[in-house]
Amino acid sequence: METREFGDIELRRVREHVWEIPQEGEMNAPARVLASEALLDHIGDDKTLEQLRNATHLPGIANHAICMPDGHQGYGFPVGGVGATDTTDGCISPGAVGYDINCGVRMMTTNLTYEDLRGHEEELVDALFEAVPSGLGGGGVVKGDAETIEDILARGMRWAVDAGYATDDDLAHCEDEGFRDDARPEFVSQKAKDRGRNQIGSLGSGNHFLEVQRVTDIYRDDVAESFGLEADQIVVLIHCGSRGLGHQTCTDYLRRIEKEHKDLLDDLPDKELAAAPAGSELAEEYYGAMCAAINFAWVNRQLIMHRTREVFADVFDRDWRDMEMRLLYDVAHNIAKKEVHEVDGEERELYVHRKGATRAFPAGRPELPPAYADVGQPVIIPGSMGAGSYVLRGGDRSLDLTFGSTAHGAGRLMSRTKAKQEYWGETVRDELREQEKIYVKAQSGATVAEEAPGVYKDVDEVVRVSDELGIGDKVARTFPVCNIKG
DNA sequence: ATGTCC
Repeated sequence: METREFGDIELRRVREHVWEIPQEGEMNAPARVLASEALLDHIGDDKTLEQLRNATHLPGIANHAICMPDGHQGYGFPVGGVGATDTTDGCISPGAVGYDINCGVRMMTTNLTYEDLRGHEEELVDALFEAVPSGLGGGGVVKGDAETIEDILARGMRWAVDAGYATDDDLAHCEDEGFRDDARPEFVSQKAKDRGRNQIGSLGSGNHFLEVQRVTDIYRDDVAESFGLEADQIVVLIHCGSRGLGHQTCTDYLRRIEKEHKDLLDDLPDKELAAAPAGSELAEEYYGAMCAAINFAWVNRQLIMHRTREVFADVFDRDWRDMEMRLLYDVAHNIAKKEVHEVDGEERELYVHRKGATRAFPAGRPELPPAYADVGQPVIIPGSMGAGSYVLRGGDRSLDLTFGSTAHGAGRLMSRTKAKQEYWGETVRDELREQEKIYVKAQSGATVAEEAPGVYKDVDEVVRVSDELGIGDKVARTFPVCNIKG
């Protein structure tokens, strides 16, 4: 049997791109890593595998704890991790959702071509930077009073439709239709709401960005046609999350777990993996609060998309509807959701934790909107600002292998600290413009250095593994044109 | 990721 050693962890090769940490000791399940040999070299460098093994200690974990091809070390649970736990005798773990609840990405298509845009790059990047609030701290597209924030938390994108920021068509092209009915705003703290109020419609910082891109490659013609994608087309990618509101919500519940469920916490190998027992009051309250934060993040991305439509209308002097600026899909990267999956031949309801992982349901799952019911859902995988991104569709093997999930990005290669030693923001920006015709505008040069293309793994390799495993199939590739960030 | 410390 082929094996690879990483410290005290031995990975056994199951088949191409599938590696297993066998169940032993206090583990409640085996763990699996989905990666090529090349990607394993990166994964082995940090605490990713230790955190993945720790995740198998969660009560009620089904099948395996799974690490996606882009996985890397996170808080308690790997970024790129999927863990499904029983909703009756299992648990729910804020650490396995992540601090940035419903960090996610959406793609908007247009009928513009790269030719239409050439010569307008500078004007467009400046106008987008001006119109879309970004960076750390407050300032959003709308200023929310106490009532508004409650409404957004309870109703998600339905609020945005009523307020004139979204169309019914936008709703129909969003995971969960942009709305979690299980949201319970009363379980989101006042402090979290106060932080969120000034950030409704704001990009934030770090790896969050808005990017205008052009489609460069089509891999599956029929699926691309269903998605409305073609070569040379201009599309817009928006990547952001729930800002201070989600972060505060995660913090609040981690603290409460320490106080109210110390016994379960003491049984886990890492305090950061904190979980509340299924059925407990705290599990119900966290789930309700997390769903509310999820709704907030969807509104956040919707308002940024609304502003983007206005900017395009201004720059190209055309109505955004004439430019057919339609939401392709909005996918969540950091969530837990009650879903029914087959485990050992039995249908069970599970909390599927996807932390830095994307839902990738194939054709036929009842959750899919009518537009994608026969083709599988769009999966959007952003690469770095110098590499571009991919559109995939949920693969037929995803339900068997990953509870219907795939990767969410390229995955970092080095820390932010190391990145700032290696790169200088202005140099990165100038080189991208001169060598690649990519126009970058950011609040902070440090952020550009931290997000330099060289700090990311090869997104092509991540997507190749997803495609070859059959969990997410390649549909199209894009390349950056304009990028704004915090 | 994040008013990068209550």
